Amino acid sequence: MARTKDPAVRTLLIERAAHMLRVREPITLRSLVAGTGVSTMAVYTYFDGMDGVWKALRQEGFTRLAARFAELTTSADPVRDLAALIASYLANALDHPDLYRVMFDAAFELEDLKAADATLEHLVQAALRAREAGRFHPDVVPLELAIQSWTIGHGLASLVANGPLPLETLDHCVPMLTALYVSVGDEPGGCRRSVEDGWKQLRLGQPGSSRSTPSDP
Amino acid sequence: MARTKDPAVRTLLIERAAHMLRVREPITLRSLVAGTGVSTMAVYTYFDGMDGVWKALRQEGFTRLAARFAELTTSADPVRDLAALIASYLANALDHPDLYRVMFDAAFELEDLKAADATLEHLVQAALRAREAGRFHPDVVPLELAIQSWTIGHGLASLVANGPLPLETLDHCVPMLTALYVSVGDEPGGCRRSVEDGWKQLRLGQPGSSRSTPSDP
DNA sequence: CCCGAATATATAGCATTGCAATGCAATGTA
DNA sequence: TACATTGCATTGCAATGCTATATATTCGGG
Repeated sequence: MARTKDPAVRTLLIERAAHMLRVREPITLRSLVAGTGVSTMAVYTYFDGMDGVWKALRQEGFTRLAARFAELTTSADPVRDLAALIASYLANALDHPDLYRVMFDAAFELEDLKAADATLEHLVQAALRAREAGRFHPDVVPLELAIQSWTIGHGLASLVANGPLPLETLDHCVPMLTALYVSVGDEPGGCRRSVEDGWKQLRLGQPGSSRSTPSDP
Repeated sequence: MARTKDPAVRTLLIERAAHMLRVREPITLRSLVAGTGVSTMAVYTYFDGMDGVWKALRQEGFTRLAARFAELTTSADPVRDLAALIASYLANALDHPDLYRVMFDAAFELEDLKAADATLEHLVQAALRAREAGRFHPDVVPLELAIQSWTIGHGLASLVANGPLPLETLDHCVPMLTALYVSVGDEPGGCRRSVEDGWKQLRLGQPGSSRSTPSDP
């Protein structure tokens, strides 16, 4: 028995914030709502303050990453798929470096943990398939291998996207992943081919879907 | 022919800022100088604004890391030393998580690049010694191996110190480094022993030297 | 059909932030 | 000793995030 919130306002503001992040405009309470017609109070109704906006932006970042993962097709070569996932991870981070920074530069809360777990799950499943395909030792723990793959991807993404290392450093991904997967049982020659094959999925420069989810209303 | 700057003021402010970072007090222009007797203008004379304070804090972070590296003794086992360097890197990041975040959450400038290169050089030298000791293939590029080691260390540090992964994840460092060094020629059994040996250098909980350098006056 | 309550929204204002401007004080040099 | 140069304290300003209050709007029940 009252006025209802318009979800379009929320998505509008998130998309605008993501855009401002992309063009490197400072995101302030007033600059965010400027031109949208909505008042500053909308930020409090829909996000409970600017902190909520940043939290929503973090979610948006994980959402876009998930969308990128979803575009990948699983092949008969699970090691290739694993490398392709990391390649996608890096491509996403480098296409949206500012958004990537927002995703990791604040203390993780429960909501972010869930989002991170969801993306990690993709890696876990790929590792599991690789183990069941006989590429890895039977006693390999998929979660551990997923975490290690993530560590390599995130380390590279962080040092290249907003850090000191140049773009070419990304190529180090191939030998590192190969070394990792060989160490858990994969045959060196075939592993190298698989990783290089998956690495070809690295496609920079396509911003990716700009869609945002209303999510937690 | 004028009044001279007192370097003690600069050091005092940096140490105070590092302390506030440590106890998680918000660092503002006024809160930084509060209680020190100096006025807000001192921040402009010594740091040219708050941005300069953050830049100095980043330098302080690299300085402390360098101090930690300097405490390490090089042994007859260069692979062990390499692992020990990464262990020190992680210990430093986890003992000063907020400072570590400051070091990497801003766009790198030339000054930071130099500091980062200086710490990377430690890894390069260790990799070089390992190659010359015959542990790695003769055509291994020390810089590349150093970068890859750094990537693993930074990835873990970032995901554990201010990220979603729990502290136990640090143990993944041993298999990852072992896999990396085996992939460039080291013998698996001995490599594992060397890495585990160097990993024992991981000593968390000791804040490390609180000294700060006047540095670039 | 309409009225009331609940909720969104608009406006104004507040404390705090980083920073610039100005005037004063201190100090090294001639 | 006189002066020029620089550090330093004070004041003030624009911008920030947020809150308080008043207004407008919409949904539910009679």
